[in-house]
Amino acid sequence: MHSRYSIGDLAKRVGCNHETVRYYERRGIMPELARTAGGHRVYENRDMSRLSFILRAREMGFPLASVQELLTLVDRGDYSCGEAQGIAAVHLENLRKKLADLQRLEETLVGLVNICRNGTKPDCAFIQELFRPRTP
Amino acid sequence: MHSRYSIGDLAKRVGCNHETVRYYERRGIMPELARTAGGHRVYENRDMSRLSFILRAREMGFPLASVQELLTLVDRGDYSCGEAQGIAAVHLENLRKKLADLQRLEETLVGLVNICRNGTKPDCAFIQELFRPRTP
DNA sequence: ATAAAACCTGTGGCGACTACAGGTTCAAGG
DNA sequence: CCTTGAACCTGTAGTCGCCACAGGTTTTAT
Repeated sequence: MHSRYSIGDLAKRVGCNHETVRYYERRGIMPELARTAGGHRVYENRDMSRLSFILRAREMGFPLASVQELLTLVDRGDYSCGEAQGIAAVHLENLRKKLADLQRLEETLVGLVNICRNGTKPDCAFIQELFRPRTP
Repeated sequence: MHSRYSIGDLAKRVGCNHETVRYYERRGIMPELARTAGGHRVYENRDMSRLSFILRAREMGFPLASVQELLTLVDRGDYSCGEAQGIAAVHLENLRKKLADLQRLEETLVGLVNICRNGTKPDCAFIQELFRPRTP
């Protein structure tokens, strides 16, 4: 069974840019691996799994630092659900904060834009609002 | 009435970092202005207004490029509500997209974390899930 | 054997700042 | 008037997660 890929093949298979793979290697999240005589990277199935994992975690919004933590658990082999869930819990909390921020922002913005519906008058009330000193 | 501030005073009054003010100047969003004989920046009230405007628009989540557009309208003097609202509408739409993305993400993540509640077993189902190939 | 595709390294860019380093100027107190 | 120390100046590099070159080498297919 074949399991040796060039960086281009790997990237195509998992659906990411090959520069991204190199970036992950520089960041130490993908391993430095075997090379051909000429210096080309040679990937195997386990590398593809790892890359998939990273990309999927990224899709979930985990920052690379957290992905790295998760992979450290995996690499260690012996971890508990609790450890992984702890990392996820932190991320979830941040996510919810961001979500709440955006929701408040959306409301505020809608309010601001609705101040002036008549689309012709100069000296727009919305602009005026932005000029009002902020209350910190 | 006095209206001449050093960059430090200005920053303190509007509540931002003085490096931020310099950054806005480099970006061309704050004007290059009068200097003392020794080269120190001298700000006036109108500069403070402008800076306030920028910061408030940033709080609303407008990217600097949009803030710049808004200020161009203001500088032009003669603009309609519609123009300003157009810029805001684009921003609002982006905001809502981001919001929807985050909401979907949150749901997915909650689902993923809840796969394994028992916090002790190794080979966490959540981790396993992340290893599953993504469906693009 | 040659040509083209894919690879290599290194660097710079994005957005919106922040944080130095190393030097100059200003303001207040004596 | 002089000194001290705070505040200012410029320029550069770092953050995050990539992407996009440039200029050179290796692999692959014909």
